[in-house]
Amino acid sequence: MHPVSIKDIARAARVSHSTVSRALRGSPLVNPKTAARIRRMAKKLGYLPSALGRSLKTRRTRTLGVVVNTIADPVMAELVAGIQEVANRAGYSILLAESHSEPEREIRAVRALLEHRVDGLLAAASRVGPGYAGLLEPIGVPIVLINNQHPKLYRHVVSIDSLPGSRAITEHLIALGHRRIGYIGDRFGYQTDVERFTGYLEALRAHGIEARPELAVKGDGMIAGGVEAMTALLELRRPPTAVFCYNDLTAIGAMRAIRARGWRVPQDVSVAGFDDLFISADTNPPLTTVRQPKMHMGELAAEILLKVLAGENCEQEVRVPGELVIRESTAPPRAESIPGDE
Amino acid sequence: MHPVSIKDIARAARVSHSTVSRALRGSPLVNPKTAARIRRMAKKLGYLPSALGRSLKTRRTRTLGVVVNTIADPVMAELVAGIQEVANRAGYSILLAESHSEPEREIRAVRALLEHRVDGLLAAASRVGPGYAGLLEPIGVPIVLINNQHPKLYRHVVSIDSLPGSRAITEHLIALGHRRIGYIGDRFGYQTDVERFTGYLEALRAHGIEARPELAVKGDGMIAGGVEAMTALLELRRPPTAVFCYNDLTAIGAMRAIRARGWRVPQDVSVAGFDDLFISADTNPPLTTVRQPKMHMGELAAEILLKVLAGENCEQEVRVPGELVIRESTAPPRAESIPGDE
DNA sequence: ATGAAAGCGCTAACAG
DNA sequence: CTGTTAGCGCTTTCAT
Repeated sequence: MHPVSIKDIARAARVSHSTVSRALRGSPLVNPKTAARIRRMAKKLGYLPSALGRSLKTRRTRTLGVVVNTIADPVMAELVAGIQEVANRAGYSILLAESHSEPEREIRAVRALLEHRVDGLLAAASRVGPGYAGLLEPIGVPIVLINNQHPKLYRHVVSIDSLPGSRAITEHLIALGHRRIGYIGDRFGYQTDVERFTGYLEALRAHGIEARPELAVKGDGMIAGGVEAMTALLELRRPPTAVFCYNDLTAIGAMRAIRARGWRVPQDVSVAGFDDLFISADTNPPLTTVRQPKMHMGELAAEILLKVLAGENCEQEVRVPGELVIRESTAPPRAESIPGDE
Repeated sequence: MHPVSIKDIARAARVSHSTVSRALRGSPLVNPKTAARIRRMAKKLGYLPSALGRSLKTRRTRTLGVVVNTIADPVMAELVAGIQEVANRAGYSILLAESHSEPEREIRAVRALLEHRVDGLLAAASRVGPGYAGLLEPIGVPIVLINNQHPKLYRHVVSIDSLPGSRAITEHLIALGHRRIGYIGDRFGYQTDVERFTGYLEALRAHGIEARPELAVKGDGMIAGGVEAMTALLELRRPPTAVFCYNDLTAIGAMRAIRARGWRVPQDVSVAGFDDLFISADTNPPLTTVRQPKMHMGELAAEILLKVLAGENCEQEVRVPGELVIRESTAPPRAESIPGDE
């Protein structure tokens, strides 16, 4: 009932287990005929090498740990798809863990991954910051962060350069004639949120528009949070004529809230997002957003990690650009909403 | 530079490594004072137990293998989120593998998981069918399948009961007055596709509507395939006035194709899907579909697997019901398109 | 309450 | 070309 080991094969093939080990790994040191016999025996017995035994000896598991917020977030899913792609090609398997945006759960997850002796770690949208150091140091496991909160603390980081995109999309709203522009952020204080908010502020300032604190509210990066935050904005005495949202999910929630109020997008309120999900061209209306090359970023991060594992020196920090995608959720404000700025 | 082991702790605490092992696992056999000293030492040295060493001895890795088509598919992502949830609570980690709908890639993936000696396997939308048996038998690893192609071949299966939902949604279209109803399936021959097509056919027959072969075409379960298949349907001399799609992604593609042709949904063509993605209420127009409780199915499957691992006997086959969700992508056909049936 | 020793499956150094 | 031996980190039996 136990899986067959090289010893079982050795017994059946009447050789020593080291010969079996050599034969199965294609060592030239073993007689072709015995090697063939051993391989035949292995197949017949349904042998599958144990990664445990091997890893214990070689001190490498050919396993990568991946920590995401939640895999149900389509951004994370695409990131992971990219990671899988390059990891698999290189013969690595993926241990997946979720943090649910809770630092202490993230630490637990990382601890579990380290106990499994992953060769390296990828962490997306991590909130742990310096907390990793103490864990990772003693084991010496390399980590590549994706869109991390504390890019400066780690050697290898892949992140979207949110600033230009956020500025561009806010300027797009300004160019359409909007002056009361809201921002719906994320309540977890991710680096990406900070950057996007900064881009928004910079664009306003560059065009001499005063940033009104009451127009900057927080969601949770998901649809529900977008609904909630937008609902609050709509209850303002003078709601914004346009909102830029931390991400597309938030924007989708915002559009729901606007419709629930009986208003239309973009006629009554323009909505812009960030990410460009696989679905963002098919929302109602199609969403103006900034494209983040999610799958590519996953691939990039995995490639960097593999290089580090191979002992190569490599890029310390890669920033990928976003791309403004203008669709139909943004339009000029209604005439009557333009004049009054107070 | 190597991670610290119980031997290192033993040396530092001046006891034997077996005492360390006992102390760290909370054995009552060890003097409380030494135990405390050992634990202090372990923490100070940054000790993290090696799952490799432990698993080699205990023959359990506390690891579950999960095989999905692709994690970028939102249905799979939700399934995995559900699996993670219950697996984590029970102290299990997840090894994730993708098959990309290629049986031989799926086999490779499963082999890798087995080499890592996962305690159990979950496979969603598998195309391998009997192929697993030969691999799994010798190792004796239990497997729970989700929406599998060959439910009869395996002991533990969780699947959506597509038949009633498909019949109901087709009847909904018929009740609206449609007679020329198309079906856009999936080209991989999944069990779910077969069932949904069957439900469609049954509903037609129950209402005395002839099933026209030219109205049943195949996509690929993704948006691109839906676009392609719908485009073909629209080029028919007499296109369908409604289509039922294998899944929501396909339906979204179909709606794109219809709009690209300059037609409107649902006025010119009604579109129905299956799954109810997190996004399906926000498409343009909101999609009529059958809700599949994806996260719940993942949880269910993981719970069954854990029970099997605990040696409990349990459900052999769980079918969960879908739920018809009527939104705005379906409406009566235009008057002029009703009369002629040929 | 503690230590010594064996063994899980594998690789590799060493000896023939 | 092949076998013997040791050891990776851990748990566990058996002595003490």
